[in-house]
Amino acid sequence: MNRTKGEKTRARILHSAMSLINTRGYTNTSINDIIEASGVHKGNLYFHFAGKDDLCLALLQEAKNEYLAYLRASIKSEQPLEKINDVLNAILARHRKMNCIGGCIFGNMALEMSDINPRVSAVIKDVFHEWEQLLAGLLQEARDCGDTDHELDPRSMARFIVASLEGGIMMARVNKNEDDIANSMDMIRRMLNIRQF
Amino acid sequence: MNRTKGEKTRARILHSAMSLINTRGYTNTSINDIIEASGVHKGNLYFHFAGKDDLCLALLQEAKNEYLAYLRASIKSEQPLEKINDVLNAILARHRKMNCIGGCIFGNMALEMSDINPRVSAVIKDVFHEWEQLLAGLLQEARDCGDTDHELDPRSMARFIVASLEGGIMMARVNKNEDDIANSMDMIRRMLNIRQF
DNA sequence: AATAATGTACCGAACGGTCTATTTATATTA
DNA sequence: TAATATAAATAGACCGTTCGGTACATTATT
Repeated sequence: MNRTKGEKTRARILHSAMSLINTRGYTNTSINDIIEASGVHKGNLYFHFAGKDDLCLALLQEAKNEYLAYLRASIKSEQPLEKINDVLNAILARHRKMNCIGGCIFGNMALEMSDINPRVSAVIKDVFHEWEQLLAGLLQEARDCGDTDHELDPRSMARFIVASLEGGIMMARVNKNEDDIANSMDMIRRMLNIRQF
Repeated sequence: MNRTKGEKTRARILHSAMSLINTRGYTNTSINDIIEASGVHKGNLYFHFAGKDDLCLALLQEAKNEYLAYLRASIKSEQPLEKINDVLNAILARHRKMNCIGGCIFGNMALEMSDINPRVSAVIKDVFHEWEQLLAGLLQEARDCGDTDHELDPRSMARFIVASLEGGIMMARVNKNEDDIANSMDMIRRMLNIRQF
């Protein structure tokens, strides 16, 4: 991967931009900030990307692919409820590594862009939808096994899990305390009767 | 209230700024935007506010007071669990009126500013904390009455409710569908055994 | 030789903010 | 109560900086 010199430069720009935008926000991150952080010169950046919006979209696409792959790769158990637990643990680990800085780039961009930039919000919508479907599939499995309450709709519960995780990530970022994420997860486990807390 | 001409102007500026910032975000809203929307001239705005940051802080303080007062005023039932239900209904009604535009200004600002502006994030932290305490008090009441599971910690549950509501509001804004808020509320009611859904 | 990639100077527009003249409201006092 | 002094409030031109973006020459790669 990243064979040519240009591809490496492109990746370097995306990586720097991602890091900056995740903590400072999109509008509050300037092209000059990205240039400085990545060590790339302006003309070079505009050779690889048509503009700031284009860069942002490319960044989100890559983040989306990486994130969903990460979640899927985290599933290692056999039983469906344990699979869900694997996903929760993977998410917590990811944010623990960041020390409550940056939070979730999709949630951040969602609130910054969803009433402004339709192309961006379409990608965000996609990420949340696929994340939700991943969980809904596992919840359906669990229900079929009789591991969860039969009256609990897998799709509704999956929606709720994504929402309360995003909320927990938001609170953790505000309070600078990862316990907010853990608390959401504990409550989700409680609802699903997942022992481990 | 708003006796003098100056106070009216100040309020008008705050109102316009609030509306703009809530939908476009803080950084993406310019002083000129606010001037244009409020019909006030630049020198006039800078007579009432020291700068953009100061305006933002004043705006958040007012939004905080208004929001908490709104939540407290929404409680009309007698039983603690029904009081919680009152609060949920009030929140849903508020967002329904906005047609999924803007979302929650505290959540928005939280994700835009919490790693950048400590003074802003202190106010946000405060709002969420007071909101949480309001719910925690009601949950404690409910527990004392034996209306909820005795093993359910009121503070943890309150934190979880706030987080999952904020997450639901985020999802509703992205998906342009208020069902995401309602779904979070249904799940919360489910956890608390509140009939009405 | 041709194309991919990079370096730098430069641009107009928009940014937050300042300055000062002017108008409007309020308090004082003859 | 009418005139006046004082402060509150408003208008709008102006400023330096930063913004996203462009032009174009130069250097690497194939």
